[in-house]
Amino acid sequence: MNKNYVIENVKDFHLYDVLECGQCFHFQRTDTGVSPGVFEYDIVFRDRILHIKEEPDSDGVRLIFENTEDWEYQAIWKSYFDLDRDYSEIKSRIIEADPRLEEIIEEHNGIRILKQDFFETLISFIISQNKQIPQIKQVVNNLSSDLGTKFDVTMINRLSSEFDAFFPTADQLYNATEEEIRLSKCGFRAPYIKDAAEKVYTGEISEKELSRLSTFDAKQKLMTIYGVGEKVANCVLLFGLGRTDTFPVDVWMKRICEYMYFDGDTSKSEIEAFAMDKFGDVAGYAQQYLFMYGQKHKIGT
DNA sequence: GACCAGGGTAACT
DNA sequence: AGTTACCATGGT
Repeated sequence: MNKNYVIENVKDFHLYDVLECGQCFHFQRTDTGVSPGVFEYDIVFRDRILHIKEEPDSDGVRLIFENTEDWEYQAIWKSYFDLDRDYSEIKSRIIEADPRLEEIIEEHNGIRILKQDFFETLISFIISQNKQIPQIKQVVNNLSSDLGTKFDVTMINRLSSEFDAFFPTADQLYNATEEEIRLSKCGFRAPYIKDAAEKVYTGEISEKELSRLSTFDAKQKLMTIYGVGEKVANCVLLFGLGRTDTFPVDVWMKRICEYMYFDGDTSKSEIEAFAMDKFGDVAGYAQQYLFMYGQKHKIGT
């Protein structure tokens, strides 16, 4: 018990960048912020809660996976945090495509594209439409607390009363009424959530089948869900299925790409096609560095 | 109150 | 094929 799994001198990794860049929503920061370079988070993934701590190290950061056995890190968290991938190579390829990205990457050089749970990613990004990140987190928490399986709250640092449950399974969401779903304050997205839960519950949409399809075909399949369009499908492909040859274009990406690459108003589809051609299979990574940069500096607002 | 938010749909040209 | 009103909800 209380065995920690520790990795020293991790490069190209910063918990703040990884978690606060708008790719995932079911976590809470628990450190006080008073110790320089120290960050702590509780993260909920499938049926597990991870307490993770980051400290400065001599060359990179030290990651402490609290109460985690070796097998659990190897089987679960290594792929979740994309820790097997060489991000220095990814960064080089992005900078090769556009040297101006070097400074942008440097501002949030600890970003990792997480490999999240497929169903949670699908529902979370359906919720994300026309909402700000703090509100998305709120609705995800509400949905979990109302309809998901509760976890033992003595296991966590209880900062928020809503942070007390795993994300609902497709089964749990399918068996909920629209009124129960609306309690989460998801608003007009409730029928979208119902349709997504039904299609996953019945197997009409399955992670296994999507994994076999090309990125283009998988996107078309995802868009058969009521309430899933280009942007949400791209986010599910990128953050839930590991397809890095995608370039989700939201209002922020539209603004920053118009600022960097176009003269005036440009459609999202044109921006997406341009970026796919420019960045290829590292487009998803490039998108995330650009997104965080655009938000931080409020480009185009 | 008007306007906007990690958009999508339906109903228009 | 390309626009536009509307969709709940919360924040500025």
